[in-house]
This record gives sequence, C-alpha cells and structure tokens, in this order.
Amino acid sequence: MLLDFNAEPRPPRLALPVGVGIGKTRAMQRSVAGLLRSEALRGRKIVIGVPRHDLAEEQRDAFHALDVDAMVWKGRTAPDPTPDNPERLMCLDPSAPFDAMEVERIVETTSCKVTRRGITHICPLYNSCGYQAQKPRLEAAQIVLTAHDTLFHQAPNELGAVGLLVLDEGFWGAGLRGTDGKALLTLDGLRPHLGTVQCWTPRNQEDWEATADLAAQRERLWKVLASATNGPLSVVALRAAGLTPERCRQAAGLEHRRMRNPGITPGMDPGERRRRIASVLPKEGEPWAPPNRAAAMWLLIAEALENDHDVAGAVLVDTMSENGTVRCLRLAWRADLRDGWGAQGPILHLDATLRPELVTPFIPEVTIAEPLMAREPHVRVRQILRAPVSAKALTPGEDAKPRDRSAAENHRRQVSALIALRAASLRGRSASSPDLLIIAQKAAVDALRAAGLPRNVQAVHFNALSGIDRWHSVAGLMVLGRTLPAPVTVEALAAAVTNCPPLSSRGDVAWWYEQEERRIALADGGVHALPGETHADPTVEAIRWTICEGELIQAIGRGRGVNRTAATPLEVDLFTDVVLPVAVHEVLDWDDVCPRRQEMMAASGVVLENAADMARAFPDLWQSHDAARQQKARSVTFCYYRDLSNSRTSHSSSVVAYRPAGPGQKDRTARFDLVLIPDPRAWLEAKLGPLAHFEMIGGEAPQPATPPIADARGGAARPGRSRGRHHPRPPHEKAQQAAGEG
DNA sequence: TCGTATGTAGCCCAGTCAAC
DNA sequence: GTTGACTGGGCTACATACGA
Repeated sequence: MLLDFNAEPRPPRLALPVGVGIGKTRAMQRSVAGLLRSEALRGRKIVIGVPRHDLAEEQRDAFHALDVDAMVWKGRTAPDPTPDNPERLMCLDPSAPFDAMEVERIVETTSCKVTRRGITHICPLYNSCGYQAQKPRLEAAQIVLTAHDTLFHQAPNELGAVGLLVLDEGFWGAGLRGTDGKALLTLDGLRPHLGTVQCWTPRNQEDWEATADLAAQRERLWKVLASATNGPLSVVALRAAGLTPERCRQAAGLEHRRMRNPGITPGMDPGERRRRIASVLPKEGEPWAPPNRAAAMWLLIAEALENDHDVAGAVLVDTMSENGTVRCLRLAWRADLRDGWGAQGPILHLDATLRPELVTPFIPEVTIAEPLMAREPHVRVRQILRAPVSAKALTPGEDAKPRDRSAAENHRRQVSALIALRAASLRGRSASSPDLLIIAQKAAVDALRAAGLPRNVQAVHFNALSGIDRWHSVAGLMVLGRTLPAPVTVEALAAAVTNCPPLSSRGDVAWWYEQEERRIALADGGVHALPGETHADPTVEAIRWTICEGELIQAIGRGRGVNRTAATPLEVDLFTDVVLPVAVHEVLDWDDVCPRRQEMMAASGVVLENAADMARAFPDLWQSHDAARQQKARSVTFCYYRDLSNSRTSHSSSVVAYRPAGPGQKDRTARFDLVLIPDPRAWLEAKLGPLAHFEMIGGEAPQPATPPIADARGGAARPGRSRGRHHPRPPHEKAQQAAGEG
C-alpha cells in the first residue's frame, strides 16, 4: 500500500475497482494487518465498512487468523439472538432510543447513561445490554468492522481516533434518505405562523430573535410553495422570492431550535417519558414539520441555489390521507459519511462494480484507479436470450390475467425441469454441496423452492450476494433474469444522490428506458449485438447499471471463477438479455434450450417410450394417451431428453423392459436414472399397476458428461429466434485459427 | 377382446409482435 | 404499459391395423 496515512492537509482517498472474486478482500486484510504492524497509523484504529453484519463477522474471523485484534460493531437495533431469545436485539429496550429519536435527542444521554449535577441516570438494563457490552472491545480493538449503514450515523466516543476508513463493496445505497417516499413535509406544517416557527433556547425559553429570523425565511419559502405546481421546487422561483444559500443554511440551523428539550433521562419510567415527549410535540392533527426533516429541506434548497438547478430532492406532490388529498414536499437526500468513523481521513474504497458517479458525491476528491480484472480461463459462459424469467413471466401477481398466470405456470415448470436436468448433469462435480447454484429474483426463488429443487441445488436471490464466499466450489451457476426498477424509481435514487433533476432521454415512451445497441463479447473474438436499456443522465445510468449489470456481475462472481483450475471448472448459464463485461462462449435462444415435456419427464429420472404409459404416469404433462402420442410423433428428441436417453449425462441410468398385466399389453422399454429412482419396478407398479413382466437390461457404458445446453445446438438444433445479430469473426482471424489448428 | 400404433382433420389457445 | 391480430402447437375425435 503506497499511501501516506499522515498526509496533511489532504489525506489520501483511493477507490479501486477490483473484479469480483480476485480476492480483493483477502488482499486488503493482509495489507491492513501489515499496516498495523508497521505502526504507520500511530496507534489509530482502522474502520472497515461492509454491506452486512454477517460479512463483518466473516472478516473478523479472518483478521483473528492473521493475529489481528478485530471486533464487529453493531447498532442498537441490530439482532443479537441468544438460544433463549432468538428475537433479542442489541438494545434490550428499543422503545427508549425510538422515543429519544422522536424528539431528536442524543440517544446515549437520553436512553442509556448520563451524569447530571453529580447524579447518574442509567437504564436498568444497561449492564445486560448487548450494545453497551461491546464498548470495551471497541476501545481495545485495532480494527472495527461495521455495516455501511452505521457509517452514516454518529460514531460512539469509545471508538477513538481513526487512521484509515476502508469501504468494502458498494456503500452509496446506505447513505440515501427518503428514497422510500416517506420523508414528507406537509405544506400546512411549513406555512409560517407562530405554531410552526416558534424557536426555543436550550433552557426551553422562548427565543424571539431566532423565531423572527426563521419566520422571515419561511415567509420567503411560502411565497414559492403557495403558487408552485407539483414537481421539483423551481430554482428561479426560490431566487425570485429572495432566498439565498446563506439564508437557507441559517434557516436549517434555526429549525432545530423549534424542538424543546423534554428533559427525558435514562431509566425514566416509560409513562413519564411519553408524557414529557407529548408536552413538547404538537397535538394530534396540528400542523408540524419535524425539525430534522425541515433542516434537510433547507440544505437541499441551499445546494440547488448554489448550483443553479431545480431542487430534485424536494418535490411537491399530492398524497392521500384519511382526510383526503394533502399537499406535501417529498424529500430525498444524501447523508454524509460521519467524521467520527474517519470520513475526513484516509479512505480506501474497494468495489467490483464501482461507478465514479456514485462515489464522488460521498467522497470528494477521491482518486479512482484503473479497473483491475483477472482472466478466468476455466469458466465457460453460455448466455440464453429471450428466456421467460422476468417477474411477469415467472411470478405474476394475483391480479394478473388468467392467461398470464397459466403461462407463468408453464414457464415455472420448464425452468424447474431445466434446473433438474442441469443438476443431474453436474451431480458430484462439486467438491462440496451444492453442485449447482441458482440466482434469481426473490419471488422466482420462492416459487422454484416451492416446486421442489434437487438435493444438490441451492437457490438464492439477487441483492444479498456481495461478499459471500460459501459457493466458491459450485460446478454450475444458473442466473435467471435481472433486477431493473423502472426509470422513475432509479431517477428518484439519482435525485437523492445529486439533488439535481435528471437529464431526460425517453422521448415519447414515458415509462421505460431508451434502447441502444449492446454487444456481447464472444470468447472466440466475435460479437453478438442486441438492444439494451440505457438512460441519458450519467448518474441515473450509473445507478441503473449498478442495480442491473452490477448485480449480475456480483452473481457470477459467487462462483469465484478466478480461482478455478482445469480440474475444477465453472459453468455459468446466464438466462438474461443483459450484456455484461464477460466473455461468452455460446449465445443461445430460449427455444434452443426450453425443455419439452419429454425432457421434463426425463428430469424426474425416467424416460418412458410408451405413450399410454406416459399419460398415465405423468397426467400433469399429458392429459391423454393421444396427447402423448401426438407429441411423441411431432417432437424431435433434444438436449436433455437425449442426454438421459443416451446415458451420457446420467452415469447411473439403466434400461428396463416391462409389460403391464392385462390383455392387449405389449412389451416396452424405459430408461431410469437410478439415483433419482432407485427401484424402477416399484416406481412402474405405483404408476401403472401390476406388471406381467419386468427385466433390468442395464445401461450403456458411462461417457464423460457433456454440458446439456451445449448439446442443444449440436445436431438437432431447433429453429430458434434471436433478438440480436451474430457477427462472425473477421475472415483474417478465422484464417489465423485455421492455420493454428492445422 | 382389449389396448396400442398410426394417420388425418379441425378447433382452441398460448405465445408473439406491432401499434398505440 | 395494453390491445388485438396472427401463427403454430396442443389436443380431441375419428378411422384402421396389429399383437398379446
């Protein structure tokens, strides 16, 4: 690490885009351990922010293995389960901190412990509190690991001086406020009159000077609010009303003085606490603008005036309430990384899907290094286009049309069969379970689990993947779909990041993104072009990319492709039309891989050849003998079905000959996968009734497993459709390859 | 005698795509 | 996002031949 951690006045701030699975966290841990031994930090601590507490605990254990003293710091409302009480939180009386926050007091001195005039007020649960119990470890530790979210809240005093703040993985989302649309200020609460602008001294005496100053700025703002139409506050109107950045910042400070001190102390009887809180808050139904929220509004306006744009973070909207329509200002803004956690000192940020547009607002003057990526020669990627794996295609809501719901049922059945066949083809290929990891949207994962997953398969959903290493040895990954909120949602996030209205790019289509040509880079040097979403505003596009492409990159990274060898290859199947910065070995169409009903039958471990038996054994696939017969006549035998028929992907398959009892029954054969159906005779009798004849004939000699999807293209490929265009390799490259092969 | 295999005609519906 | 037209697959119904 070539950083001077004591540089003045500008400490080093470095952001490193490091590819998924390269081992950036391990390298960081070793560097941090070395840094502590070098004493370059002069005894100051290192704070490491990670997305979630479970990742913090993993890193703590890794530091302990490096003989470094590390601890995980959790907030008051974080889970702290015990065998007796799995619901336990760090704070044993969460109502006390919530009450303190309602009247905007410091939680520690109003809920936990404080000494006033020689008298110590203390929470009765203080000595058994998980939050307090971690403080001695916090004081002693060299490294403090905590969730990104914590870094945007006040640091505990016991932390002491911080010499380096490490931000592991993308952190910007934890710093956004109001993006759920719930940070509202009613216009009634902002209308200037004594009840809404009265300020108080710290001793709860009326502060008339502050009240007059705040009233003057509220009057200016009211001129704008009273005549504005819905949408972002206009910078022209705000300026015309006489507001300036200085006046807004002054008003932000004055807003805090509207809250009187209720005089609540740690250990106070909850009834008395609520009575005191009620005495400083307006009565139910009276207009009120929470001071913290009003202060945030002023700061958003000040920033917009300074930068000469409308206030995207403060938007006039109509909301519905019990009393009808209420006009409100909807706020969304960006919190700052807190100084107490080291935000003003040296910062190192590591993220595989880092976007400068989302880092610089939080870390000004950050230096963003060139991306560091690694080759993955033992990873094979297939991308399947036009797969029905969107939320609508797999899991439409209850209010969806019957036609869409039945289509979704078919899609789920097809995807389940595909998973079962893929799992069979990869069985035993992983050093430890599972062999196959499915990554999809949460609703899709729930639906697939409900339908039943093979034992060697695990399914997880997007958005909870970063940093997890437990699937490093899976043999296969199937990534289904993508995450992509509508433009209006992403634009709202961007407004919170920048406070600036996004550039519009959507023309006549107001509800979706524009499309532009994207190119899948093929491993053989060619490209496959297809349309992809984009947004004209750089920040909106950065967020869109992070949520969509970034999450898919994180998903692929779970397989730790960088660490694979010829003996432990990884096969990735991408069921999405999104173009990613990875080399793709094969681009297929859903028609090429979509399992037919014969293949679904094969997925359960048996291939029957008799149409009547097919209909009897699988009534959900074929409703009648004729239906099974007709499909048998029409269908060509493809990939998965053929795999089991030929015993190529199922090393344990066996052919049996049988004849049901009764007149007119002829001899027929079937092939069974003995891992899934160990007793074919019992299975046949359960499905078809007593047998007049049964004989195990045996299977063909086992052959090396072949990826089933690749087989779909070999030989009997279906006439598939594709959204994109395949561009062959330039002739000179083909010639070079031919020369090399020759 | 019963059940299966094979062939053909025609209706229904799911999937797709263009237009709005 | 919705709607409507188009298309091909899925299924039923009918008939005939064959084998246990």
